[in-house]
Amino acid sequence: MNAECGSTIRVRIAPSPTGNCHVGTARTALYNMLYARKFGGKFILRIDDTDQSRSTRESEEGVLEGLRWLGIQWDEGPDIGGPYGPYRQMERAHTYGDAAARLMAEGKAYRCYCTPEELEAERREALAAGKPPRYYGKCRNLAAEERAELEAEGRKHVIRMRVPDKILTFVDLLRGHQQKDMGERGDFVIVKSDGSPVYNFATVVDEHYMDMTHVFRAVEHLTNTFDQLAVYEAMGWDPPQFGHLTLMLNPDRTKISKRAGAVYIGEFRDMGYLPEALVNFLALLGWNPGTDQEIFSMDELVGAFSVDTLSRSDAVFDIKKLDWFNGVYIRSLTPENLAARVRPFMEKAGYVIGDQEFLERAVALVTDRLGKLTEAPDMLGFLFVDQVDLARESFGGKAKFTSADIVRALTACEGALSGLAQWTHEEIEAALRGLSKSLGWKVGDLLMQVRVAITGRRVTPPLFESLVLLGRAKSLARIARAIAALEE
RNA sequence: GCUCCCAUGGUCUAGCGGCCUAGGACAUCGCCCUUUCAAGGCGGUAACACGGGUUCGAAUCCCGUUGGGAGCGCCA
Repeated sequence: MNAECGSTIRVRIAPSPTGNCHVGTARTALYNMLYARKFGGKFILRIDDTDQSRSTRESEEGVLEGLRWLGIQWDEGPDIGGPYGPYRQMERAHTYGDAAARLMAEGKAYRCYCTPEELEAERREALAAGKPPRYYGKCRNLAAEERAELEAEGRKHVIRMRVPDKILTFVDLLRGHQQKDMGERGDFVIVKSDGSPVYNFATVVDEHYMDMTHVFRAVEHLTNTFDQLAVYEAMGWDPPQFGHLTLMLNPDRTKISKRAGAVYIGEFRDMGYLPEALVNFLALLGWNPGTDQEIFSMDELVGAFSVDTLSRSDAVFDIKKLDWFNGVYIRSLTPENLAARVRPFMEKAGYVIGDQEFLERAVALVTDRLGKLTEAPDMLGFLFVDQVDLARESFGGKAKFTSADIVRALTACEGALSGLAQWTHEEIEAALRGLSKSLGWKVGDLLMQVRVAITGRRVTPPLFESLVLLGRAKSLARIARAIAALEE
C-alpha cells in the first residue's frame, strides 16, 4: 500500500551480511531512518542473505554494530523482531518458494535447464554478433516431453521470469519519470538451481509482505528496478515508491572503495572519528538542508530532512571535510564526555589512566587541538609517563642558543619555579615571564626550552596548564634532567 | 555493444529565466591574535564541461557533443 493511501510509511535498509558496515550502507540507512522519523513512519532493518556462501551470524553482527554505533536505530529487525518478521531472507525462504510456484502455475515463469557453460557461450556469441548479451529464451517453450528428458539427464534447473514484451515505467522520487522497453530484456532468473531466490525476486517478495511504502537505495539499483517491476506486475502487487540515491566516490571519482581509504564504519571509529561527526558529514554528502546550516544533530536532521533536496549527482567522499566536522564536534564536548571517548585510545596506546578527573583536566587542554581522538595519546602522553625522551635538536636554535645558553636558562627557570609559594598557573606564568625579561630572552624562546624539557617536544598543549597538571615535583625533576642531559 | 543516470570553484553544494559583477562550507593562501600547535577573527585565489538553439533575457528550458557513473549475473 502506498503512502498516498494514507497508511503508515514503512522504509528499510536491507544490507547483505558482509561482516562490516559500509559507509554507503550507513548513509542509505541514515536517509531512510530520517525519512521514517520525519513522517512518523517505521524504519525496518532486513538482512538480505540469499547468497548463503557469504552469510554468517557474525558477519551480520558486524553490520548491525556499525549502524548502532552511528546512532541509527530501527523499529523492526532481526535482533529486536517486529510484526513483519522474520527479518532475515533465509528465514523467509518459503515465501519466495510460494511466490515462484504461483508464477509457474500461472505460466509467468518457467524452468530453464541451461547450464552455466551454455549460457556463457550464448552470451559470448551475442556479444561477438554485436547483440546485447542476454538470455534468448531457449527453454521458454519447452514441451513436457523435452522437460522430462532433460530432467532424466539429471539436469538441474533454475526458474526464469517470462518477461513481458512491453514498456515498464515508474516515477523515481529523485529523478522523475523512468521507463524501459522490456522487449530488450531477456527472461531473468528468479530462483537459483539450489532453490534459493535471486535478489531481484526476493526483494520484491519481501517489500510486498513487509508492506514497504518507499524504497530509497543507491542508483546502482535503478536499472534493476524494471526487473522488479516486472515481478510486481506478474504477482499482481502494487510496487512501493522508489528513490535512487547517489553514490559516494573516491577522490578519483571512481566508486568508493577500500583502495582509496577507509570505507567501513569500524575503521572510522578506530581512526578516532566521532559518530555524530560522521553522521553529520554523511548526511550532507548527497543531501542539503536548503539553508547555510552545516552542523546538525540527529534530531535536527530529522527536522530538516527532505526528499526534494536529495542530490542527483554522485559525491566525492572528502575526508578533509569529515576532519573538520570531527573537530567541531570534539570542541562541543564537555571535558567529561571527551575524556570518556579519549580513554580507550589512551589505553590502547599503553598509557595507564588512573584518575578520571586528571584525564578530564588533561583533555581540556587539547580540546581545541584535537582533530581525531587518535591524536590524544600523542599530545597527552607526557602527562602519563615518568619521564620523556629528550633530543638536543628539540631544544632548537643551535645557532641562536648554545647548549650552555639553554642550561643557564633552564637553571634559572628551575630556581624560579622551585621558589614559588603556590604551584598555580598565575604564579608559574608570572615567574617565567619575569624571568624572560631579566634573562633577556624572548618569552616564546624561553618557554620553548621549558616546554621541551618537560614534554620532549616542541608542539604541546599550553605550557602553564601542563606544568600545573604535571605537578611541581615532576616538572622540576624533568627540568633538572634536561639540564643534566644538555651538560653532557 | 545496448539501455539508463549524472554534469556549478580542488571538494560538498545553493541557484529551479531577469534578484548572479554566481552565494555558503571544507580545503588552500595572506593577515590578526598568540608561550608552541591549534582554535578563533578578518581578507584573498578559485566554478556555471563544450557547441547549437528557444527567449527581450539562460548557470537555469530544449537538442547534440564530450566526460564520468550504473546496469545488461544461478552478486546483492
